[in-house]
Amino acid sequence: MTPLDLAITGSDERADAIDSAPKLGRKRDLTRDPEILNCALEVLAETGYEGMTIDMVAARAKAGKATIYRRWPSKAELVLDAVACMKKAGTAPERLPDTGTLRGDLVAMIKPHSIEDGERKLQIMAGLASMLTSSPELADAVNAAIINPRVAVNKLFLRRAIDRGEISPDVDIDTLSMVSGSMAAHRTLLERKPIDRAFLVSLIDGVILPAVGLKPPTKA
Amino acid sequence: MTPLDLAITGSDERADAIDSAPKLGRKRDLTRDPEILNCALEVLAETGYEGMTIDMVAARAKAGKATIYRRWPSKAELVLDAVACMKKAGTAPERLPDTGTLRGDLVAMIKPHSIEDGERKLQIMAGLASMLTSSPELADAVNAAIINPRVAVNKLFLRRAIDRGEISPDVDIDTLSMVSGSMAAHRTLLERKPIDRAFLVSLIDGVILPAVGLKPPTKA
DNA sequence: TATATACGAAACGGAAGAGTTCCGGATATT
DNA sequence: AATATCCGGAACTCTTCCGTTTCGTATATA
Repeated sequence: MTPLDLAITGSDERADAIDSAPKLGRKRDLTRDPEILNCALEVLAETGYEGMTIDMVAARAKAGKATIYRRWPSKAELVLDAVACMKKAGTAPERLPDTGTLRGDLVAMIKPHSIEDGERKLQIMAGLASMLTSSPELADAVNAAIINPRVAVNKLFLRRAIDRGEISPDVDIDTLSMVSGSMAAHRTLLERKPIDRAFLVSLIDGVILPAVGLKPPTKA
Repeated sequence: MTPLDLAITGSDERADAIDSAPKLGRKRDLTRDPEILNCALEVLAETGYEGMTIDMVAARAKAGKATIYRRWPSKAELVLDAVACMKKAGTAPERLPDTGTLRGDLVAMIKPHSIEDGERKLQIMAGLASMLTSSPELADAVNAAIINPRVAVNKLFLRRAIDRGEISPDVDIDTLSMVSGSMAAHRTLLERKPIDRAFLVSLIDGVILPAVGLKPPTKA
């Protein structure tokens, strides 16, 4: 039984009692919450869950350890909240391309910012990997924040390509939409090679497009 | 600087001095080495690198902690040796199928033993994931013992298919040969779903074969 | 102004684990 | 027989880290 298992039973409630009398005294600086969570994600990406210490997070956020424990009851919940909050932060700001072709859409997703953000998330995933088996809650949070958004984009592109008649409706959308994410994870975590444009294009032209029966644009 | 970084400098030398006078006294029981290493792999798969303790390994192997430290100078080297020895143990016993068709070869690789063994190795990989970034030696060992053998098999099947004219020589062998392994890792570590026959067949018929321009055998 | 809470910083207590040492006993050489 | 190394087991030291508490200070209400 991992500490995470115990910690997550309280669903959405925060550490302190909200409904009691929170009238007197200095008010909690709510702007520190996202700062602390972001520092937690940084440390997580650099050292992994086990290597991460609350002192590291506090030092990076220039916060006292007591400030952190006043807001999250344990390291496990801090990490879970940090991962969960990644989701909200990442959903809004990107409008998806709609170029009229599947390849156009896929290639248009290759942006420096997108790559950078993706590698960061993969590092976080690696740091949490050993916990995922024993903590389904954390695994679900990782899925919701990191995996599903990417898969959903690919799935949308494939569905649109079917709708416009560009590809056959028989293609295995569910499997194909996970190819690029899986291969990117493999490349970062095991091969330790960068996710550069050439790699992503070779995925598109060497796997995805051939698999749906499209020719890459003039091989030679 | 992780403990692993320091530990691996001595290349192949074992802990004790071999060239001094190892004449007198009771001889070391060399048959315990593989037993201990195998227990280390089991604990590793169950708890991950950080969660694994030398006492767990010793208890499972019914060995004293001193016996382990007499043979490996640190936890880090024990784990590295355990992963490295997986390679030798796994290479010999499988003769590869040669059915005459790419799909035949790929499907023939789906055997209960192979699946079971694969999931065990994926669990070990998950337990080591957070270390791979900071320890290239360990990452290389994981690649040599777990990843490369599988990739090599797929690459061989694809090359044979090209040689017999079954598929075009233009297909991206290097990328395609890593698809199944990456997707299996993703499925085990993140989706936490079993690697069953249906999943592997959907990989073959939904991704690999279409990507090389072959039709799966009668969709409906 | 008096009170109560938040803040950063640092000290503290307790638990867990890496690595060492010692024990009684077994097995080898000389 | 004497010596030296192995064995499993357990006690031991030392470090690290979680989580708590304390302290001086800042900021809120009454």
